[in-house]
Amino acid sequence: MRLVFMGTPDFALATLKAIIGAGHEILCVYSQPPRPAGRGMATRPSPVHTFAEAHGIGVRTPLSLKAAGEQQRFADLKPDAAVVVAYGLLLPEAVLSAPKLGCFNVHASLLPRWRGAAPIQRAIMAGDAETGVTIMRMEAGLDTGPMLAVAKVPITADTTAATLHDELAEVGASLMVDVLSKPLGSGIAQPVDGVTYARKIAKAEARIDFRKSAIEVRNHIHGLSPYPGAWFSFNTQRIKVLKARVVEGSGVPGSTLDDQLTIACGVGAVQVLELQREGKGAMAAGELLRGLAIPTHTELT
RNA sequence: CGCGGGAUGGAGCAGCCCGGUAGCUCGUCAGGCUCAUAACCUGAAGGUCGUCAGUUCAAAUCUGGCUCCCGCAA
Repeated sequence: MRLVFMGTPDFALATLKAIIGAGHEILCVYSQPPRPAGRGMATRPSPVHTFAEAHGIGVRTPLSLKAAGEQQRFADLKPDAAVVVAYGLLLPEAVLSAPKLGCFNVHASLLPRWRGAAPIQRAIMAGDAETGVTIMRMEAGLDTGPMLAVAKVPITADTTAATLHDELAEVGASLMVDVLSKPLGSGIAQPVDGVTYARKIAKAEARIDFRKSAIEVRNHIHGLSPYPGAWFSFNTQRIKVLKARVVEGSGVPGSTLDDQLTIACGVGAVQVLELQREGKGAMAAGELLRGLAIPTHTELT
């Protein structure tokens, strides 16, 4: 098919690669414009932008699709369909209705649960036992379109946002290829019950609150790992926790129960398995403790 | 020119401000003890202190350039 692809971050890249691999013709790629980001604040193109350019695909990075001219340029591509994955711009009605067969979206949750910006993190942070990806036909509303396909993925005690992100990106990519290989139906309407919204992750919520239960603390840590990273402070430095497990134990929330970074929570305790401190790379907790002792009864906040 | 931290035997850290024999906790290897062990004891190997230049009698340490890694902020 003749497709337009719209996406921005790494998560979208898997789907772009998959539809190219499936032999579809990519007429044009839309992505968020390069912005100052990262260390040094240099402007840099998005992962999708970089990839598309390297593969000789035309890239457009409009700030908005509201202008009639921009909408006309889109329509002039005369695509059969548009594939949209984490693009970051709302598509106006004129864009949604331009492709002959419609616009199709990969969303990283089991809709209607976790509509919105951060479904992967929110599913883990909420302690969901499973999540997945949904392919939907796009409408004007926020992730409200009828569903064409769903794939479920379990969330375990070892699942972090990083592992789930990669897994869902792959599952979503192959599911989209699968959907495009068959006649495109109108889809099944989303249930009216069970709607939740995955609001963006705010930095202020990254700090660990050890007064919560051990399971909640672990979910919080895993949901934010590795970015932006749940953290506590020790000796005025910020230590990010990338991985932890729930263990037996109790004590004053936030205090260490041994010298192996077992930390008491409101209910139970967690042991830090993997961490990262300022200016250093990620490492196993045991490695850091060889060089930097954190004794029993240390108060961590 | 957004702000800042870091690079030291295989791993994690100290030493740097106040230049002068490179240290700690582990790991590895050998031997010992033990019914046995990730335990304990003894010993050993292993480092151009990221890189290039400068200052100096002397540089891990002071000065400047470069490479790579990371935190904040976006």
